[in-house]
Amino acid sequence: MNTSSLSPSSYVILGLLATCGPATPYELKKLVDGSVGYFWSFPRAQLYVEPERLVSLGLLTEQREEGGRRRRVYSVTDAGRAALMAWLADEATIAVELRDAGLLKLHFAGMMGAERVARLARAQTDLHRQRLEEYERIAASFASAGEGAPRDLSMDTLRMGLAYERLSIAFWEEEALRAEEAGAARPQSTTERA
Amino acid sequence: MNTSSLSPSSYVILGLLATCGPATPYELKKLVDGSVGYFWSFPRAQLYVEPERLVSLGLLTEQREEGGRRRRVYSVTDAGRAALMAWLADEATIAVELRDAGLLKLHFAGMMGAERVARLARAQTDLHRQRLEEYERIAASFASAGEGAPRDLSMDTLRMGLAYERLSIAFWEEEALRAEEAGAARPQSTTERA
DNA sequence: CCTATCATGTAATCCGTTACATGATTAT
DNA sequence: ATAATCATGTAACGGATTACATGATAGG
Repeated sequence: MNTSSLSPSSYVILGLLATCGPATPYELKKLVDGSVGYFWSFPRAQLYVEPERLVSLGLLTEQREEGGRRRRVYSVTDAGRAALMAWLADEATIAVELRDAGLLKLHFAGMMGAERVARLARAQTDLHRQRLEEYERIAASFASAGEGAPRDLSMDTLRMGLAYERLSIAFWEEEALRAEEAGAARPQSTTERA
Repeated sequence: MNTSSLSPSSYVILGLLATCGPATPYELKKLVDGSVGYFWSFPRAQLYVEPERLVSLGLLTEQREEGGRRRRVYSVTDAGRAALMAWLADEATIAVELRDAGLLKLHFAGMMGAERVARLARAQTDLHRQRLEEYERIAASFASAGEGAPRDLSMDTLRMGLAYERLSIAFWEEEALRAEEAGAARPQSTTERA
């Protein structure tokens, strides 16, 4: 069983099916959007293609409805559950990178005028504020929901999400300030270091 | 000019060539490793393939050395510089996601025993501690280096990196604690919710 | 009944990665 | 010379994204 070919997205599917029971791609999409989607999203099409692969690996089974829409319903097999558990149990270091295009722009932003940098920083601040609000809304809805499973860890990941967004807001706000200062001190031309 | 086909990695190449002058793929690799690589890495092969595409788009020019190794030296064209500036100036919201496989595991870790969760958390803590040390080393070397360009923003991105690693360490440490508590309170079997 | 929307799939493409393979310098 | 390492490329593959295209159901 070639389990080395499984990507994190594969495990999202395996995990959701294992915890929430059999589902169609469409239902999976709704599950993703309501949980992991906020920090591990992927396009809808993947939810139609990827399960096929998992079936061919023996990790899922596919059943088609008889009537009407004849849609595919996927369930995890024992092998699938095993693969999921193996992945979960494997604490080998996983490279994490702050892969943020905004930071990347900032890195090269020295080529631009300070005013531009400030704008970028403000836009990023807004973005993270929005995101924070979303997370807070979800957190609120979590608080009211009852506990499921042994210990519900989705609140934990959300806590990290909240903390990260707050950090980002603080960072970009300071960045905007710095840029404005720099701009005021030396109102540079638009072609500096062109 | 189809600039919509440029990925962030393309802009890394454009940006480095624009700020550091003409370079070969190998030199680019060293530049990446010494700067953006710490938060936007990609494999070496990309540095041989991607520039070709950028040449075909008219954003770079390629010159081959005459003697010996005949290696390719790339330089940005005016069009390339323009594309870079356009990207930098475009503050359209850029989706950022905390795409961290460790968090993903944590999200589904409820299926495992608390002991396993604690292990995961400890492994992640170590990982981020290492990362933090690296960043601190780089920061130290930055402090001694002289200022370049109008305002050197690479220190700014590094500040965010440092803050993010510290946050991650704090998060995973707490997570380890919680898991240990849960484990002590209810030393669960290995097959809970199997 | 017909239309809007909900739902479902497929095909083509592309970027990034891994693996393979070789050429040039340097040092001993 | 020759080994070791530095440097340079290419080919194949695969997951992810976009774009395309159609089927079913509910509501007016």
